[in-house]
Amino acid sequence: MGKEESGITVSKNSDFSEWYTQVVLKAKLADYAPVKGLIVLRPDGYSIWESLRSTFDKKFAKNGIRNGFLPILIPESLLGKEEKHFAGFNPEVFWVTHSGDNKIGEKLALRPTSETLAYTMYSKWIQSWRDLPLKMNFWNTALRAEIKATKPFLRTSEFLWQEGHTVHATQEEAEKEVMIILEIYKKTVEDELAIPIVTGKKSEKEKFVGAEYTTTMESIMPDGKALQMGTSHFLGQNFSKPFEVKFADKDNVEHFAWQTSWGVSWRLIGAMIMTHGDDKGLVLPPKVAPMQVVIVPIYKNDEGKDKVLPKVDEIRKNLESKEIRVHVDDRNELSPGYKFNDWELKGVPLRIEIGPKDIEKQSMVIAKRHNREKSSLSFSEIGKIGEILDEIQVEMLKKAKDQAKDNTTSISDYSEFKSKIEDGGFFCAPWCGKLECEEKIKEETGADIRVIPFGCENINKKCMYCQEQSISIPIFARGY
RNA sequence: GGGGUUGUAGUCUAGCUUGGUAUGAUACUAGUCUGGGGGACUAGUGAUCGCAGGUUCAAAUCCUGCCAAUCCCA
Repeated sequence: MGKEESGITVSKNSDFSEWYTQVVLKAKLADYAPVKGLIVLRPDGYSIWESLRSTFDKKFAKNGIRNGFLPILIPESLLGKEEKHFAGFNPEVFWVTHSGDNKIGEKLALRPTSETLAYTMYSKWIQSWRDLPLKMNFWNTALRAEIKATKPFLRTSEFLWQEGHTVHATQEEAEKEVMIILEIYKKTVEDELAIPIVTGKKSEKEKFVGAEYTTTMESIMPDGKALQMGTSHFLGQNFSKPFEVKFADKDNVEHFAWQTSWGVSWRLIGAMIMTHGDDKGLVLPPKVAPMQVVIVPIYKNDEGKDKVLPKVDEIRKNLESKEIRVHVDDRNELSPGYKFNDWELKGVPLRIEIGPKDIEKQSMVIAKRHNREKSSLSFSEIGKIGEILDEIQVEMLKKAKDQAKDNTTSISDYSEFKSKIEDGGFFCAPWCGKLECEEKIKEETGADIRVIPFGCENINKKCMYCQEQSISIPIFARGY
């Protein structure tokens, strides 16, 4: 493959969509499966997911949440038990109707989400207030048929995610749980993926079907479109009633329980690619990078090789002893220049170059991926590599925050909004709270209410659309 | 939901109008020289042309259906 084909051939600025697809495929994160809308994760892509998973698991565990496993098939009668919920999902449900050539009695759904199944089980497990709270999480996949637009990680018919389902004795406790989870989400996404997010509530129109309300975290992507990064729902008693999730309280009176559900998916990986990548390819935040440091040894002949390799090996061992994920690219058949480009395409945060000149000077060249700066570091300063990785992580978040800020505008004039939305971005605009205005705005501009940020409720201004008194200042944007 | 475009070795691509089993590059394999930003030379390997039918003596090419990718509008 020549330079033209092996690298990214379009710029992020001029053809974002094509750029994104090329990064996913060429950085070998994922590839298309033979069925429409399905992708296969390759080791580098899956490794990022594993890293997120392990971070979330630790935080969930600290909050008293334990993992379980749910099967993938849900009988139609169960899925349909909560009507609104069912109506919301039905169009995109895959149904299993046969075993071999035989038609099976009751259609089985490939889970679009597991509320109905989980709560059927919960109703068996919960009898007393002593069984509460019940807090479980499930790492699995969900299936929702995507007929038209599909995009790796962002819109696929099957996606990896976690779904958490908790049950509480009181409304207050359940609502508190919703917020605890949202905070865990926010912190993890900002700390690990270096993506800034806005948290708040969804509008009635955009909330999870079956929920009392939905809290969400949203991010703005470099192309100006919003991406929903995760949601945490307060379900009230909407499911506990049809599924009879009941408990006897201390006074021996039976109550319906209060519930929450929440999830993040591999969309987060898509968001990371879009937020940080550049024209050279992927840029990985050090915390989730499968490989944090790559060492490229440089030598001309066996004599040089004998000088360079022992030092490279020493550096590698030193870094490994500090739990830094390091790889030595000792492929003999490739030139250093090729390797530089190759690792940049794959987004490795830090590259170390060590050649004969470096051995003489007792130093090495280090190249940071996120800003493509090169500098030299003496061998004796090897201990600084860990700090440098931490700095990179911080700088990446800062840059993304600046970008998000630049893309966020306060606005109150509708005609101005209509013209500005064409270029994308987050727009904070007063809204009266009526569905009608929300729908008109969507119809006329393609933008919807992504999130009503916390702290933006009860603000007395004039609705951008109808001029009546506003009840909040939501963020409007076109979304993925 | 409506409309358009595309599909030929791992990758990109010529050939398609006017039917005769396929062009080139790159990658890959072996070797020699190389090596600090996508290296050179030599010799090789690799495609029944997305899939299934149809027309024809003959289909990558014409026709029909399907599958997949992608873009635009709602």
